[in-house]
Amino acid sequence: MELIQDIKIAVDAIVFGYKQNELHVLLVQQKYGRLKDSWALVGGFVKNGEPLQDAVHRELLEETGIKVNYLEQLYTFGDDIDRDPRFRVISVAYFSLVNSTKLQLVADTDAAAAEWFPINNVPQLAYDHSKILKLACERLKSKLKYQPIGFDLLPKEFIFSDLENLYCAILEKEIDRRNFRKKFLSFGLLEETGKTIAQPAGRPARSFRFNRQKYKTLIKEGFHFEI
Amino acid sequence: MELIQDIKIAVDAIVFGYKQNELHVLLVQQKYGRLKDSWALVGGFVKNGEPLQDAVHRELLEETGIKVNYLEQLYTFGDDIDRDPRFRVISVAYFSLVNSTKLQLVADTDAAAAEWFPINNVPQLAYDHSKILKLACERLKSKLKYQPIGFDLLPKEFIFSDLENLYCAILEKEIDRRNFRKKFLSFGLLEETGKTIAQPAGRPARSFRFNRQKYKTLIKEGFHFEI
DNA sequence: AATCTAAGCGTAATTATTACGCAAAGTTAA
DNA sequence: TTAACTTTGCGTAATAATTACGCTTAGATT
Repeated sequence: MELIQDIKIAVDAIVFGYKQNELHVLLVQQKYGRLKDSWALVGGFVKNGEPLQDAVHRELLEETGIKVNYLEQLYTFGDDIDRDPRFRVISVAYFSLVNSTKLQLVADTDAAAAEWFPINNVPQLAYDHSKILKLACERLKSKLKYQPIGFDLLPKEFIFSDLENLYCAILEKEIDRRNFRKKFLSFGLLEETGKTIAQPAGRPARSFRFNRQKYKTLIKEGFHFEI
Repeated sequence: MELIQDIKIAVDAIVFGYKQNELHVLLVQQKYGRLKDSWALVGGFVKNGEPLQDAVHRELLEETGIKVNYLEQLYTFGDDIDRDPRFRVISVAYFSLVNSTKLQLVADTDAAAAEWFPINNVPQLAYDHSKILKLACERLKSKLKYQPIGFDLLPKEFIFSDLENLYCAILEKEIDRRNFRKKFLSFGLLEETGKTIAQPAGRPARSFRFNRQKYKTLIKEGFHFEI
């Protein structure tokens, strides 16, 4: 290398949650800097001896106080030299899912105020975060079809109509209730809790649990989840 | 950030080719440094004002002289702090496909000697490059099923038995020749060149071209490729 | 001319998906 | 108390997709 490399490396997290029958994304409001008050993804610089994943978990904890169910690397944004107006920053974006009914957001921390936004009503975002969010939405949509990640957005015990609504909301299409149920049950990955949940109207619904252990076993045997 | 960030950023490229009915990967032999003589993926440090993609293309050109048909980001390796014995390096790995019958490797350059290795006969690799290669193989295998990327490994004009062998080799399973042909033709993405290719034995085979333009059009109409 | 080999086409059997009718189990209103 | 209403839960027929595999064709070889 002729010149000393002068590139900073950061991580950003797209956190998806599901409440009120809608997909939500977690954003934080910038408190300092040139982009003060504007909303952005959770994120920050990586420390010298810190693995990337640890950096994401640390930022999530510091800025929002949450622990995610599911975390995977999404994409590394490093082609646009000027994505950060201060200096060159390459960002490794992560994609995560939480059961938003369970968690409590921290009211207010040093760096930021965190808030859930319905995915169809997101404010303008700082940096290139809109682009990152868009990619994350596409990934969620395609991944939901071939991996059982929907459960990471729901409570441990759930009813079929909630699972179905989640799939409808994210895939943005109508699903036949009866075929959906039949297909899911045919995998043998759901177990009844024995409990029923009273509905506002109509027959009470049985609640189910996702058997993650069984899923892992099936995977080893060559099973392929596909909805 | 309390301390000045001191992390270097590099790119690595996994280059796949297909010859002698086998999947191959392109490797370079280290000429200097502690890992002299050992084989590694093509790669190097990113320059200050250089987009990541440009860095990959530059390294490929410098170290091997090739131009790839297909390039996409694979994964960013930054959890293992000591993956490079010298200092902390985060590597953004790219995944690429070339038609290896077309290209000429540069005989020898300043930095390295490049060579094709059959995927089932790869030498020990430097750094964590075996891990990277493994991930790339998995990605290739899954991607081949739902995107028409096999054509990037073949000459522009090809015959069905070559396409079929490529799928068999990468997916590591037997495919019924007749059903494979039927399915592919049903997409309407292949056009006959009008030429036939004499075989060592048996009936001569018709050659085909992949209609990339048509594929793009179909995609916009919601078409989903799946083999 | 008979034999061999791989390409190319077709068809039946099986499996998966989709559409949708209807009973069951509750609540609410008359 | 019962009729009306709503959503869950199960089943079945129609349609579509996949798989298995036989047979003809077009060349080279013996």
